[in-house]
Amino acid sequence: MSLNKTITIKDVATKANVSVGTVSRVLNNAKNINPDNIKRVNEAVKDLGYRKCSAAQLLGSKKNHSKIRTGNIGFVFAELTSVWQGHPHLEHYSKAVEKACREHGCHAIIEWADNTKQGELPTCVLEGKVDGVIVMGTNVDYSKYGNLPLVGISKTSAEIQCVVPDDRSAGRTVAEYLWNKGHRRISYMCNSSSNMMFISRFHGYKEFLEQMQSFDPDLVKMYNEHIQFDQPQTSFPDMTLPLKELLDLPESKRPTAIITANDWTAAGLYAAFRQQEVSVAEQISVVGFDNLEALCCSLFPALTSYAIPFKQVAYTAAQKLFAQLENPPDENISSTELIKGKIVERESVRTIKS
Amino acid sequence: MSLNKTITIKDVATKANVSVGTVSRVLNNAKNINPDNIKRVNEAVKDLGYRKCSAAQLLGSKKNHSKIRTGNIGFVFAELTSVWQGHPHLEHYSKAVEKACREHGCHAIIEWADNTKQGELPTCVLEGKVDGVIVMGTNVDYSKYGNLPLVGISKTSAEIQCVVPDDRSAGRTVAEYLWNKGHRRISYMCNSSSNMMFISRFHGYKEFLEQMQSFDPDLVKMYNEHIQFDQPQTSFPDMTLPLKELLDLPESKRPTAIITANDWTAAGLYAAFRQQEVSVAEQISVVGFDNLEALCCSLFPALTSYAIPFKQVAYTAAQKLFAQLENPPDENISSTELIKGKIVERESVRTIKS
DNA sequence: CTGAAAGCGCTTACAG
DNA sequence: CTGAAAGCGCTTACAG
Repeated sequence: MSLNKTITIKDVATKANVSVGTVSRVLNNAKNINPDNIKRVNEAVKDLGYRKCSAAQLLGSKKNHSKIRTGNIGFVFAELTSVWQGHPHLEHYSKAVEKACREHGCHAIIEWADNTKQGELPTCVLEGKVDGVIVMGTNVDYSKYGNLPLVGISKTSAEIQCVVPDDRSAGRTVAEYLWNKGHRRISYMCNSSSNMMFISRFHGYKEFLEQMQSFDPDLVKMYNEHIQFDQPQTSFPDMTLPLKELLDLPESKRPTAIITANDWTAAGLYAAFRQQEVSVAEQISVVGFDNLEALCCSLFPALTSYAIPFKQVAYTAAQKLFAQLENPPDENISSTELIKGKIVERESVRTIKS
Repeated sequence: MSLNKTITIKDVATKANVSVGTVSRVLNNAKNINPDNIKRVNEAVKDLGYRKCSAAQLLGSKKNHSKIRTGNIGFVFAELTSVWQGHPHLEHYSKAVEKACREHGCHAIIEWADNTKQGELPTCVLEGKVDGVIVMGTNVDYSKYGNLPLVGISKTSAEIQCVVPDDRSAGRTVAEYLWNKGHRRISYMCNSSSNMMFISRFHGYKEFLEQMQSFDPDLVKMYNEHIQFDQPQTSFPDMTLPLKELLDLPESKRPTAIITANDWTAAGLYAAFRQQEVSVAEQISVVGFDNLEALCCSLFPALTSYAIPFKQVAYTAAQKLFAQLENPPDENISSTELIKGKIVERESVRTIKS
């Protein structure tokens, strides 16, 4: 008999012999309702198998300032195509966003750069599928997004809310860590001098060593390898040359520790070490960044690395986005939040006794 | 100036100097519209930064019985909460679905069981966010979904389209593989006799051995450990007892190879072996199912395993769902497609020369 | 080809 | 404590 007709709040009201207003109030747990009505409404809901239509609910509550329309937020990898999907730190990002969404009764739409035309907005935005976005990318033009609620997680900007890893502090922390282990000649190596994160880490490192009056430009090896962002790296960078330059330094200047801009570079360095028959930790200590578990542990000796707080960054970003969506506009001032991580100690650093 | 007021279709209409109806028609690419109006509407949309409210759109189109076109498909883990997120084979599923979506210019909404009330539909369905769903779960009641386009990927049903791994063939293939390596007494071990996949694998195994007139019930060790689906397993099953029963068999009946219902069980078996000082491969060969790369390779000797074709299953399922959405209804007959995987050889199987 | 208008299912002042 | 009613932003017959 069921004509498959949708059961609405009206049907419930009729059956419970109250007005739709009352049903709505019961459904939303309002205060001060006749217990008798509550009971009858709940019974009617059950009998009828009523389920609310959230589209209508959203619409109805539009009168207040909530900007939630779709109940979806977008997580966009603005510069990376989906060939990167599955890379550990990126997974951390998207999982943290999905978690926050679950907690807010929303859904996440993950979008890679695959279908985005040069200079265009991601399609989930163009198609109006999301109420706001979290954008990852170091070169994003945020202004493009107009007044869409937005949080950036890798490029900072004074215009919008950002949550980014504190790379400068990370660089500083690692340098200080090595210093405290007795190292005095600490090198920094980097294979992409145009990478903002790598630069920030370098600045933190430099800052600390300058403070200790131990910064030595000869120990900095930054060169610029062209990194393809539309293709994940499949091989470690070749660090033979920069390593050789360091080893060719006079004994008294040669570093006792090397900080690499990330774990991948460290892995490349390990290979160069093997070639030069230098043993890690014993002869030269190494610390990386990212703390890619599988990579760090597969190296021998296992690589000590600074864990960039990917999850926290994305989770915090999502919280801020929801705040933008749920709070009155004037409560949302643009701001940049820097999130610190921590060093995960493994076996690649030796303590130097003085 | 802008009081941050939401820009609606009405604003666009005013600016473009047409009615809201016309704006709506332009936005939905209706036929027969004055090109001039199209142009003005599009300009107004752009100038105003208008974005449609999909909640309102859904509500508005409620009147007809046509299918809602959100451009999203749902991938629902009907019985698993998000604590399972990140497990390798599940990731394969969702990634393959996302890939198919990208190819169709759509988006995927992944939903875990966290927010689903007992017996209810997933919220992405309740909220009308998706045009169809792919459902994973061995106990799903598909009828609940009404006439929503649907593909099942773990429980088969005559009513709907399904794409599932061919577990029976997998069991058969592994038994045959061992047979061809010279094994004649092949055991099957399983720690959850209520798991449909495990049963199917068993049936395939049994079928082959019966055909070879070598099926021996004493070599089958199936017991039923209660498996919590709301919590991923954190420890391997304890296989000490069933192994002991096998080892206590008279020499002439003792198996030379054991098939375990999955890789986790194999890992538990390895532990039991160590305790009993039996060496894998050398004394007893082992083959698992799932081919969990990290697990198989971390065992010693590395575990040979049947790779369940997770990716293909999910990808094929997504294709079928899109076919349902894009083709006339009568072209979509319910059917079940079984997908075969293959054995990935490592070091846990010895060849027996006769 | 287009406008005016009804209606989708809810929420929420407002007036008792 | 509750009902009547306006309104959320769209879609879609309907009548030109």
